[in-house]
Amino acid sequence: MAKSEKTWSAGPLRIRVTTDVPESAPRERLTRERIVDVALAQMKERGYEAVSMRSIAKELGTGQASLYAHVANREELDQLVVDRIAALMPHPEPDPERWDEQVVDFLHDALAIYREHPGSARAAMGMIPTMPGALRNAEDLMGICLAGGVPEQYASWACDMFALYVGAVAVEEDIWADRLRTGPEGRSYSEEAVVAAVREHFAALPPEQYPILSSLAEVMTTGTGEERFDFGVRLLVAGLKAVSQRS
Amino acid sequence: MAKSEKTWSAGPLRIRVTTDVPESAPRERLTRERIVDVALAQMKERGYEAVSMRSIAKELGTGQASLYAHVANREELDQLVVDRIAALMPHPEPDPERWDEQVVDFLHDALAIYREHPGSARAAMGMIPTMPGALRNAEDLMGICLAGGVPEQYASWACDMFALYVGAVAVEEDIWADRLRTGPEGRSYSEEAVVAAVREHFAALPPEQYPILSSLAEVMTTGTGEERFDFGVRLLVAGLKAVSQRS
DNA sequence: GCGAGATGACGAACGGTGTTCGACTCGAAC
DNA sequence: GTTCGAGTCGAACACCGTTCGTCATCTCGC
Repeated sequence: MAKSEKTWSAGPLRIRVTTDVPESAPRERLTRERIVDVALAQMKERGYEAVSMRSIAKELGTGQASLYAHVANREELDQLVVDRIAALMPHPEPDPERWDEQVVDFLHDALAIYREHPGSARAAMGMIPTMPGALRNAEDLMGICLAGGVPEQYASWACDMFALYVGAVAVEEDIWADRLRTGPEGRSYSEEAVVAAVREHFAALPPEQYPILSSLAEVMTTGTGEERFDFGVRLLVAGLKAVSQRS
Repeated sequence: MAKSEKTWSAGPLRIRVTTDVPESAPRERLTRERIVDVALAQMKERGYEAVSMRSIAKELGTGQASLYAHVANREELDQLVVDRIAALMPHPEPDPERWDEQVVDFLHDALAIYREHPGSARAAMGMIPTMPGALRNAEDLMGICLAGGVPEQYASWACDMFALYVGAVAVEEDIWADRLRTGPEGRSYSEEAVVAAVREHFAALPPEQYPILSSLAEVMTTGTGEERFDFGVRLLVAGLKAVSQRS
């Protein structure tokens, strides 16, 4: 049995009573780490929108206010979440011979990690990398580009752009996933169903007003997310090569 | 003087009384257009986050519930806002000789319009173009690329990517603008102050862990938003040329 | 001219959000 | 032993999007 103290005051009086209490909850101490753990788990399970200070506190068996002893606010929590998953990135050794393929792989890895942790992308939006995890990745990506002979200025701007692109793709996929999750009336749509619907919508447009969109409906809705992303990444790398050589 | 009718029922009785009322409020009828007008104005003035169904209703001198007679929900309102500003885009005649410059100009115009209407970019996030305004722009951009000889499949994916990039840049600038607006303790920071702070932060990193970031702090924080965006756009177009010719 | 029905307007409320306040508990140091 | 500060937490505040039921007004058929 453990002891529990209760104190209360009535006017100038202070009364204290000690009672015995069943040794129930070892009551693991709240820490930043545990809070971030729960936030990540909930994002993965129910989507970014479903995560709130309340839901986190509830799962930890505590009150919302307790969280604020460890985390300044929601924004800082988001930063911590992002930094946590940023730390999952690999750290390839720059190889000047195949720097372009290394960049492609790096970006694919980044998207894969975003995908493994749904919701994290939205937390990362508009965030300047200042925490260790994100900084490490920026350093690595810059290293690859510089090793490949990309001029410093171009490498700087391009890395910025790469991060923006991967983030934007991840956010879009995430918003989409949330919408599918909360499909109208229970039974959530499948991804293919949505793509098919968009294709039909394009195909059904009046050809006199939208000759291209209506006739290219098929082409425009072709490709999995993976294929489209790969195209984008290779386009970026090809572009960086082109503008680098030109100078 | 106008007439005002008041009806009420007491049990089975229905009583109606007509009174004269001062012709005060012409009480302009609520319409989608007026709602969108106010939403846009408020976004411009106080940022995306400050706009709510409540704030719109208040400015229109009505209750929140009234808005829902004209707009299904917040998401539809956002769509209408986006469609409104999408209609502001010019419609250039495709010129095969200088299709690349046309794409560059088109994207610059798009960002300029996002900038003129702060907040609109965030409303556009994750939105599949289905309304007239956005469709028109997709059609135009596709037309320019196809006229330039870009293969259909590449043009489709690239246009998608262009829109994503412009949107992402606009959203980032917007989040930033909101943060500056709500600067810590009244006096809002200037943009230069933030850039300088980031530069110092990078420069102050431990060189043994972050040799590149710490030494390139200056280069990485160089360039106005406009210069960086222009670099990105030209990189994209160069990339599209490269992958197109390769096939 | 009058009654009935449709439609728009709207106050109040519901369940959610992030955040703050003040009271409380409790372990460790003096 | 007592004090003190850090951690805990219930309750509340000010928001948010949305819905309900009621009321006002306008239009149409008679």
